[in-house]
Amino acid sequence: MGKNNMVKKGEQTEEKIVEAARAIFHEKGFHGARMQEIADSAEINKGLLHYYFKTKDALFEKVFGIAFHKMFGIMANAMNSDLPLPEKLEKFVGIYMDVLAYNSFLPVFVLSELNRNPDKFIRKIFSVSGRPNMEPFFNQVKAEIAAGRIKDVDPRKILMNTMSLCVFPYVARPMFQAIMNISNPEFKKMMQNRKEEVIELITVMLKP
Amino acid sequence: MGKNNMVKKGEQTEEKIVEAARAIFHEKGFHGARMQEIADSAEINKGLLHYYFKTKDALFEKVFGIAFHKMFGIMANAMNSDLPLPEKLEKFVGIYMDVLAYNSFLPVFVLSELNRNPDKFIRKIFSVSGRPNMEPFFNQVKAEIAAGRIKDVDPRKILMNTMSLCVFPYVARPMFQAIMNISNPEFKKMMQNRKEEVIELITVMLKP
DNA sequence: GTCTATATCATGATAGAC
DNA sequence: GTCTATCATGATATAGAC
Repeated sequence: MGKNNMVKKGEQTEEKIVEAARAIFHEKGFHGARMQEIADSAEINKGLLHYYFKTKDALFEKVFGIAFHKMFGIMANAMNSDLPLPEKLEKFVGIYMDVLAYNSFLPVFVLSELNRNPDKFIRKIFSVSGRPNMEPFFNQVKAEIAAGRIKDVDPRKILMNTMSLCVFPYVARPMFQAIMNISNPEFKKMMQNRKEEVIELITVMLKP
Repeated sequence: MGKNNMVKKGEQTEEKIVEAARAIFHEKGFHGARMQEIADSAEINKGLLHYYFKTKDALFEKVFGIAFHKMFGIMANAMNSDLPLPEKLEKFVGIYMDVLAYNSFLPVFVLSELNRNPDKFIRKIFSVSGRPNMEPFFNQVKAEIAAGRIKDVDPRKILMNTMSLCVFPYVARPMFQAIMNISNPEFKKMMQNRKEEVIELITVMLKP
């Protein structure tokens, strides 16, 4: 009980730290984030913060790992199912748009950190268990093309276009809102219908 | 001549500084960049660097201003011409893809810094002279819709989709290369044909 | 304009009491 | 586990000689 309480307290504290760190790293990136700010936001002091995570790097790794999994675990999940192609793409777009709706900062964070250190990322993506393996998807597309059911398009470009249409509006959100004078609620409304619109676009793109 | 030489030397030095700063800020962002590194890269010392740009912020503003102009001046340029809609979109995509090909880091830089400080950006975009005004374009689209020449699509979404397809592959370049195992030359080759592919996609999207 | 040396300050990290 | 106090470093910025 004494021990149990302590463990529980410790877990709670660690959760608070990770959540505070997530928010701040996502918003400001690795170099922009301050350990002091994370400690304040988690309502503890720097000493304790370093007790849980010895270095800023360690804490960052924790946060980035979670974000990485959110971004690529999903992809693997949708892509490695054995749904027929149209349903698979629909599922992919659906899950992605849902995650993005609740994690606005996620893509900018992952993509800019990834840009800051591409080599590390490549190592990571090849070591992680849930690595998105695109071959099954690519083969499926080729089979559909061979059967004449879709247009002859490079499968890599299908993935590229689909992701662009899903993710970019979030990456460039402040830009779009500024140049087109869109309020926050209005933006959210635009994104609600987007799921269907993207699927329709992809469908048109693949029509033979 | 003494004076002329000095002025010229000064200009050369400033150019070297700005170019070095551009490369480093683009790659590492504001907080990731170090004044020491910029000085080294420009082959001068920190003292002289601060002689030309009193603060890191001032230097950053210079660099960001140029990037901003590259990214949005173009947009304004293409959008405020009085070409008919299909040609206008073609021009827009064409110019954009060319700029991106030679400025790979540009969009991640602008977008992530913009995300770091959206308010400042909004102020900037409303004050800068070359501000991209989208109204003429939007009106043009509405006219085309009214005339039944294109499908009834929200003009803001046309812009959003077009930009997504152009810019996102560069923003997510390391990701795409990693998950699809694409080499640098291969990526560049993929991007070469992309201009036409994007235009075709937009065309299909607008077909009544 | 250019350099060296230095001031100043903020930040990540540690030590040690409770 | 949690806190306070402190260290050590590294980064921006300035002063002043040439």
